[in-house]
Amino acid sequence: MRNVEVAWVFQELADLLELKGEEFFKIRAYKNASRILAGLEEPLEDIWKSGRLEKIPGIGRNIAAKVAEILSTGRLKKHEELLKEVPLGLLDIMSLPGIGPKKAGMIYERLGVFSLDGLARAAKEGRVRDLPGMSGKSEKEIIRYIELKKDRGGRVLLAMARDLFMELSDYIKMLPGVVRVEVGGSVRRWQETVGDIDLVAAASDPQSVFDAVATHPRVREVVEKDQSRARFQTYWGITVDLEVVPEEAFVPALFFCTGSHAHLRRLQSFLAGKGANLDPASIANVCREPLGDEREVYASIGLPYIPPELREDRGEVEAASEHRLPDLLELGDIKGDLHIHTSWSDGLCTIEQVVARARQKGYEYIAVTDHSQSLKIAKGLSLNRLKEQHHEVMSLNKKLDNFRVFTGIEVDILPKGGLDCPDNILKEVDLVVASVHSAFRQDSETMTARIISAVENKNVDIIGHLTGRLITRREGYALDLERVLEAAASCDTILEINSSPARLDLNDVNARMAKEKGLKVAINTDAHDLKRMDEMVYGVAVARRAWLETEDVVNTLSAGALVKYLKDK
DNA sequence: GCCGTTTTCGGCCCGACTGTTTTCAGTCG
Repeated sequence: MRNVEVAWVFQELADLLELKGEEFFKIRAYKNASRILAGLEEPLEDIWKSGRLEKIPGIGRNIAAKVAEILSTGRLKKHEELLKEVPLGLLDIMSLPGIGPKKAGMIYERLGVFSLDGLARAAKEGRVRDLPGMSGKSEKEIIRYIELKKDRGGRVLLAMARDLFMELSDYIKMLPGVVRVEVGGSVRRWQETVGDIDLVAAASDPQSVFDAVATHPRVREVVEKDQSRARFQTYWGITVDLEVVPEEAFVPALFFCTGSHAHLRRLQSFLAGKGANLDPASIANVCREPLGDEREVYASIGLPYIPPELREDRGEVEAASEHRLPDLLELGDIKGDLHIHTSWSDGLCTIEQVVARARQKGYEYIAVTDHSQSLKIAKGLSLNRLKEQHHEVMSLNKKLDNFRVFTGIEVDILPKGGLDCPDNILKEVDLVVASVHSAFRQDSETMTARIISAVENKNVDIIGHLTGRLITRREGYALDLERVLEAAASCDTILEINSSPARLDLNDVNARMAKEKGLKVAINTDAHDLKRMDEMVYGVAVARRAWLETEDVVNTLSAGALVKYLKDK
């Protein structure tokens, strides 16, 4: 069992207990454990077998025993008992904005409703408004959010899909007769959410590959299967489509499978203009070399290679034909991470641990940006603690060769527009990230003015996760993005591409708009543990999808150049 | 639930906002 799967059990356990009205601290302990387990890099199986579970901070005797139970039996008795008591659908209801455990419980008790469909029906029939604390307005909101959720229809975060695809493709690569495996579709194009995973493999005997995949521990069942394709349902709720082709057909298959449909249509009409066709047979003809790559496909169309991230029909075909495709940023261009949390606030690791990991990654610098004083729940730093932390950073810097830790802060942009830290202190901080963490439901005018006031503050270097969205969970706040971008452009304020897979904020479209307005971005992880420092790759993918080049991204600068840039801007 | 001891139980948890009320419970980060 994977660590993350064990973590899911504890998250669900916590949610179920919340519905039951269990004690706050117990629930928090389970939620904490879930987060800690998901962030562990060493397989839990190894930790368990060597008797070190209880040595993990936050994992005590009880939770360690439960982890052991899950690892040895594949299930947890307490979890299964709760599932018999509390309908699982109530967790979906609880995931709607404005509905927590109390309201979900009341909906179940008073209306007998325990699914989103049932709740939507009840809301439409006007049966929700009579409940305490509810009104016609709440009914409308409920209906709206449920429809929104339906539109998203089972899509999952890219990071989860990538995790699964990598495990499966590593497995398939090892199978006898398999020459090559790649992922196509939206995963290869690094779209922020994924409907299903499309894999292409080159092998001589498709059926034996399908049979082997069917026995993989993540695979629940074979949904359908023919000569060269099979569809699998996984325990993670993601469907996997696997196409197995002969070696010589691999590259064309990957090309068509990668899409997008819109990109392929655009290529088709480009070719039609030249009296040619984009059909698989003619593409196959140009790819005789079995281990060739897609460059040959594009060359045969008369175009330079177009990276998968650009294949969205956003002008890439025209740009390619005019030889003005961007020289896309790459992960290796990133020289540091400018938004990281440590155990000083709500992160899990010390500054030293973060620095060690950053150095392993080949970074030249990081900024330690813990939360500011108002964000109590995240242990936001009082002004004194902030000062203490900055002393620690400065003395650490004296010991470090060829690496720089910037003092920093992620300062809250307060509801009325001020910052949660006095200017005279911000002025002394190397790097200031300003972000919104409260009062999300302000109207667009208020929120826009609020953020612009931070943009205009001379001490603010970067605006963190500008729109505040949480993919598949929460829409961004009401905001006049155009105005914010213009204000940022005139103040030289940097905008963040937050790499956290649930944020990706700015997104590709907004980041491209920022570039067009002459803005610089910083690609940061906002990591709260070492593992999440690896998420930089997702931010870089957003930047690539936004056509960004190294010069657009400030954390591609060397430490010295970055300091100069921040000073001069 | 975990933690840290003063080793056997008390502390951990916070404030703003929202919507529906009219004084506050529930939600959220």
